[in-house]
Amino acid sequence: MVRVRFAPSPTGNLHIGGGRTALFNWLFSQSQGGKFVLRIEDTDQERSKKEFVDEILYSLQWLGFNWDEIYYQSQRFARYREHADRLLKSGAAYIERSPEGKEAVIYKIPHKKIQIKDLIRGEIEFDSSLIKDQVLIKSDGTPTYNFACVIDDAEMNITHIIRGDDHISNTPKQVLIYEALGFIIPQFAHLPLIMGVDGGRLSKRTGATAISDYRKMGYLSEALLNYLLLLSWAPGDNRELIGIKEAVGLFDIKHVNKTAATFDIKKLDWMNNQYLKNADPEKLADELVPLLKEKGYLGGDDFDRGYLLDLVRLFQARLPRLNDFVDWADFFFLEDPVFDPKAKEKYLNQDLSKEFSLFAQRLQDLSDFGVASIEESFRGLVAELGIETKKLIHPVRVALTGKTIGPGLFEVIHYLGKERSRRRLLQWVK
RNA sequence: GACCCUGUCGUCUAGCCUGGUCUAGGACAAGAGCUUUUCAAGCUCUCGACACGGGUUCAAAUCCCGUCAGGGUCACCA
Repeated sequence: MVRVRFAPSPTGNLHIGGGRTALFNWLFSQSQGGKFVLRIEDTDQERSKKEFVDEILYSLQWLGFNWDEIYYQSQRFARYREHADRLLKSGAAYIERSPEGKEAVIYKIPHKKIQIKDLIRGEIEFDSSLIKDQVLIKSDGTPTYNFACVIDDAEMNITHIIRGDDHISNTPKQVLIYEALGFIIPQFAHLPLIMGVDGGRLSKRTGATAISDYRKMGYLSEALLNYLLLLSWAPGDNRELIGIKEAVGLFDIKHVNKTAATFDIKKLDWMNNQYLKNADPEKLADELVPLLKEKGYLGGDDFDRGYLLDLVRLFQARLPRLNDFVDWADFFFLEDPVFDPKAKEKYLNQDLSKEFSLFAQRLQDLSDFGVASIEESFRGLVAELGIETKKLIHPVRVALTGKTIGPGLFEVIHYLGKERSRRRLLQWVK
């Protein structure tokens, strides 16, 4: 039975790299019919915070990863101590006293060649004579990472350790500890790192790093997952849009790339739009409601959900991020549109009293306020006035929405309604 | 510095294992155009890469060696 684990340290939010590691662990476990174990590595009691644990669990769930088991290292200190004592007894480890009289347990590194078989990178060889003795139990009684990690992976029967590249050099130290403790050594697979646009590690300086930041910006979890999936893995047939369920069937850890990948938000934006286009408006509306309430665009719970759904349908295909809806569609919620200064200057800096009042009158006279009849009356008007369609269409759009961009004008008018459309037009009539 | 990992368009990648079908394919971005009521989408086209050097071979992006470059690790952090 395949058992993998994702082992975040709650000293910060779940970041992009962690999300990707979780993704590959989860994918592997699902594709193998195995178990996905979550282990919170909270041995550093100074830096570990409950709020980060909550944030990590929430982000993991948002991404859709359900764990089969969860453990906290802070609850297992006694286990680490027991194994340290075993090592002390066998002579594999020794005690070191600090000047203050505190005791730490140190592992004596035996000198030898260590070979590890990495599922992604193949054989890697290390010379342990280059590694200095390792602290197992710190003088405050807590275990070090390399020690707790080995004991947990062994006791939790982890069969495959899938983690970031940055752990390659920890691997020989851990292998030695496995051997000293008489544990079975699991399989290793080291994933390439995700880099920022500057070539270095993904950092806050080069963009958002937390999974939750992307959620808050309006990225769909499906899109983020798909994007992360394609960072260092490809199905091989040039397809890019791959849902997580399909990925489970296609995934093969041996086909994961070895090269570090740069996180490119432009492609993420494109992918997000692809998912947004095909997303269920009901689902999008659910996510939008809190944002619209926060902005004051939606009052209580008595808003017209059907109307909101119509607006979502109007915008979803043209949004890079879901949250853009709040700004792009603001004119449907505000008393008066917020005018883009440039748009106003370009299209409304002229006297359109005649055209606007005539159009307002036509709208007034419409008994059927459907999109088609609105368009018909508009086109009839410009024909009679003998002007180009676009000469009037742009000013009208700016007058109604405050913007030069947006959905088709006749749909905008339809959903704005007769009264609001007329009022906004008439404001420009002298 | 030592050790380890990696090197295909600006970016993500296919191809590499099992040399020839690769004058290197796709996607994002960029540029041009079509459509048109703007934006987005869609469609068409353009730009653009095998890090370098040597070797093996009839033949190398693919195998070998070296160089260079980038990254990672060297904590009583994880």
